[in-house]
Amino acid sequence: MKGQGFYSPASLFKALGDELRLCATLLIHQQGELCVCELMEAFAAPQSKVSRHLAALREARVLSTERRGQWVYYYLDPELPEWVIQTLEQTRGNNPDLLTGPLARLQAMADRPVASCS
Amino acid sequence: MKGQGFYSPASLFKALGDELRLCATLLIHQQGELCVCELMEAFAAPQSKVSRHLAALREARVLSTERRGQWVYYYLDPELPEWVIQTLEQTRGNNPDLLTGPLARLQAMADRPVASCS
DNA sequence: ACTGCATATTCGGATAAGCATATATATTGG
DNA sequence: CCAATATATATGCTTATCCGAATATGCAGT
Repeated sequence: MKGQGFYSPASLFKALGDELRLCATLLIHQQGELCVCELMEAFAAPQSKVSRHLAALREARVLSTERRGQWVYYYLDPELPEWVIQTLEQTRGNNPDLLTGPLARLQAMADRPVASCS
Repeated sequence: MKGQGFYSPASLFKALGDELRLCATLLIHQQGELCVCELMEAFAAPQSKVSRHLAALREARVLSTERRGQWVYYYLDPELPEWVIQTLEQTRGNNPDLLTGPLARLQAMADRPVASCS
């Protein structure tokens, strides 16, 4: 449908122009990678909502996915331009409150999928 | 109506998530200030379209305005957080092509209003 | 068959464009 | 100075398109 998916700065900002999408991106960047069920928990949001917003971020080439076992992990697209990553880091650094709630819920989550050993 | 007008990062990104709004913001930042008719020329866009997008940027507290004589000048909101300005500068620095067309049309504009009041 | 995730559908609300009009200021003629 | 007009910008209205939420369903991996 929309299959163009090229990196225009405006479309990148548009993809980040939603609180759930922005915070999910920041949290994923901070954590390295997260699967959908972890993000559901972190944002206390229903699965379809999380999944749809993640799909939008993947369409915008902000995130990539990788399936491992029964989980699909989301992480920053490795092709993401450096200036975008710096923008994300500045956004997070200057708005630490954005992640406090989600991070707390994520860490309080029981039965987190395997990725975090030790 | 929408009168909240608070600086949430997501709403800032949303305001910049449109090519005309983003480029107008970058051009205004580069030039210091511009009036609506200069932006119409730079972006080859009808007046009502430009005016509405500028209103959206003002609502999002990205821009401020000042009327001087018959012209209304738009410039970056002085309260804009520093990290947002840095983001704008990185965006412009890493995407110089965004402004080449608009800048050329702006400079080719005849009868540009004089920015000096007095 | 069950779990984790994606997506189709429906629908209501937001957003955008275009046109016409309203408002504010400047200018010109009487 | 006042009226008439022109210029610069804002805004109401209509219509079209997009977007988000919710629910339900499909599908891959175990």
